[in-house]
Amino acid sequence: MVSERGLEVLRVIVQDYVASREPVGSKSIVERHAFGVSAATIRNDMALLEDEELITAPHTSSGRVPTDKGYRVFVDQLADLRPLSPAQRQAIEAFVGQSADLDDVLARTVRLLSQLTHQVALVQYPSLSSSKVRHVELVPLTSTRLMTVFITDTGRVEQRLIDVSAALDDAFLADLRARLNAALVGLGLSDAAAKLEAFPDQFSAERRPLVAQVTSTLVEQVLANRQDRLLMAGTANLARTEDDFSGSIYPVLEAIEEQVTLLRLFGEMEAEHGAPQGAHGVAVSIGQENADFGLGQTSVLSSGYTTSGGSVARLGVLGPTRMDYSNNMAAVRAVARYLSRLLGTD
Amino acid sequence: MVSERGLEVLRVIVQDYVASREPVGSKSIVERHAFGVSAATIRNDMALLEDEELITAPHTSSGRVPTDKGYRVFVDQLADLRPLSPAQRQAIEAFVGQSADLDDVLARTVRLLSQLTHQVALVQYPSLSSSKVRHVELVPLTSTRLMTVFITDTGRVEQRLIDVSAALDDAFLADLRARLNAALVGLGLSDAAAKLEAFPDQFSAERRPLVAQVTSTLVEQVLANRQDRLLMAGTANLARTEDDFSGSIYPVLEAIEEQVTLLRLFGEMEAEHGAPQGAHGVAVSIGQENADFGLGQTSVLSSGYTTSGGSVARLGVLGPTRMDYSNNMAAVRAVARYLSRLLGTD
DNA sequence: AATTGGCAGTCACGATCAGTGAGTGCTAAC
DNA sequence: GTTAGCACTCACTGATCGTGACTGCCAATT
Repeated sequence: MVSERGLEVLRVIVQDYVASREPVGSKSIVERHAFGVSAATIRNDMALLEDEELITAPHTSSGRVPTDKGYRVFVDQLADLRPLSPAQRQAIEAFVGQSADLDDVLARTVRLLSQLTHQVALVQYPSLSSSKVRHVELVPLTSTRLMTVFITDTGRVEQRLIDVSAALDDAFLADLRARLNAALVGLGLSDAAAKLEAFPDQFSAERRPLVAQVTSTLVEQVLANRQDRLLMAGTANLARTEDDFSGSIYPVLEAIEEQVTLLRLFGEMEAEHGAPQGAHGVAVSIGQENADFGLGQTSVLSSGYTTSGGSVARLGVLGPTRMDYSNNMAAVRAVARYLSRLLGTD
Repeated sequence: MVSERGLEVLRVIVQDYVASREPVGSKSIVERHAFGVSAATIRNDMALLEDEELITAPHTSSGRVPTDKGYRVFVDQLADLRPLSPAQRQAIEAFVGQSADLDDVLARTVRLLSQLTHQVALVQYPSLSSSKVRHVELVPLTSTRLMTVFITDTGRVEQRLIDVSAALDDAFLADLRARLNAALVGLGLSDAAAKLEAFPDQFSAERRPLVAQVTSTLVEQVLANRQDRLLMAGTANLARTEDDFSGSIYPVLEAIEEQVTLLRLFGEMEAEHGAPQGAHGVAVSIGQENADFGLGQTSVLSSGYTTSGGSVARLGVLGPTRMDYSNNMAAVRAVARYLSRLLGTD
């Protein structure tokens, strides 16, 4: 059983190791922290911690380093959410955007988060599900190529290109556009999709294939989920913290370029760690817990944010397990809240 | 003066060095290539090449390595555009997209290029200048927040968020939307911008501030240049080729995350090297030629591509100076041509 | 029972050093 | 212009050896 003081020792080991990047020994602990006991006593506590596999020794005679399990205990029980520094607060405030589109807001958010944490930052696009159809537009690009644009009342805009088999005819297109808008505008998304299924039936057999092509594309757009996109910034920070990765950073860079992987990871974090860390709303996934994703040497912090459309998406940071959890959790939480406010109904 | 054979020696030095990553010596040259002369003769040629600063020796007694100047001569005079391998051709063909929007096409293109070259790939968004207004849409998100959507007949879609001071009124919005479309649809972009300037005058003094807010946003959108965005893929390849960078790859990763920098670099390449390398349409910028951009240890290859809108944008790759120019130039050219065909009027 | 001082033992790390080998530059001969 | 030969340079490797920062354990102390 690890004593009260033992946990305190774990805390300072994590803190010092994160700060110095060097294994921390019993002597340096008593020097730097006022425990009021001798190094030998600390050594006894450390032996306990090692039995519990919360810390480990890189080699027989050297300081100790936290294990993944140790970080986990630190995050769950010991980390105080260090309040952001005034400079950090200011960075968030200064970020207040002029009017700009969603793409810009998210792009700036991801950069902000990366600067606050000095890690790789991730922001998932929100999906707006409870929205209604606002407008449908058909744009002929060439004689056989058509662009469809689909706009919802929550501001989602989807565009698609179609190569049509038959040549396009302007008058017919105008008619089709009018009929589509008449039929769809104001409908909820699932209703709109249902209505589109039967839509081609009202046309002559001759026109029907073309119309069917358009409507099936529109169905895709209606149901399309922008949530499968995410933004990333600060990959350079991985190189900066290169020494924290045993081999090369190549596999890590490779893994994070696979957006699907990260989206799955976000999904799992929502499911698994959503509630436990829910106290402050930041989920943490550490080291080997991410092994399935090729990210066994990294930790990921994430938090949900909401938009006026009522949708929930995630944002977070990714970095070496040896990272400043206190600061980064606070930053992720602050940015998520800020973004919720910015995109929310206020 | 460097002899004919001297240049041939330079060629094999570049080729062997790129392949082996090791300084190449006179002996290994005569072993691997049928020059029909002895190593001593090659050594004489190499001494000449060194006088011309085309190659250099990492240390007194070791093989030679090409200088930036040497790569330049290689690219300008010696590189044959090695035809793509069947597998590479196939990768491009397999890439033929189903109907999908511009974002998807470019995202897939950038990944393709990165896989073909094993380098960082870059694709600049096209700007569509000779297009006409197709449709304007106003979407109220909350009582004081409005989204404007702007669509051209070439398929560009721009969206912006505005916080309006006065509360929004649906009937008025519908009227405003109708009037805007009536006034603008069919106009060229500069004409539309001009017309928007005077547009608020037709409204009552009470309404005018709100309308002015909307029109000024629309003017921005009309003139907005999507060319200031670019996509990137394959940053992991930098880590893979890490040894080719003297220090860390951190400054390189940092530089390429600054999109503005890369866009300026693309701009300069268009201006300076467009014509000279124009023979095959691929501009090459080597090592110290990029020092201004913090990319003194990297080379950048780029080529323009065109869209049906008549606009020209660039795509290319970035990697260590020690890269396979022959293959990469061919890949950049092939992908640029392919993309032009895909987005062009055919 | 918890804490402490002391001491032997471990082991990474850095410095030093000699041997090795790839590769050059030069010169004299062809 | 080309070649063979030879002396010379210099990075790299591996071995050896201190050094120092630790721990682990034990017996003494509170």
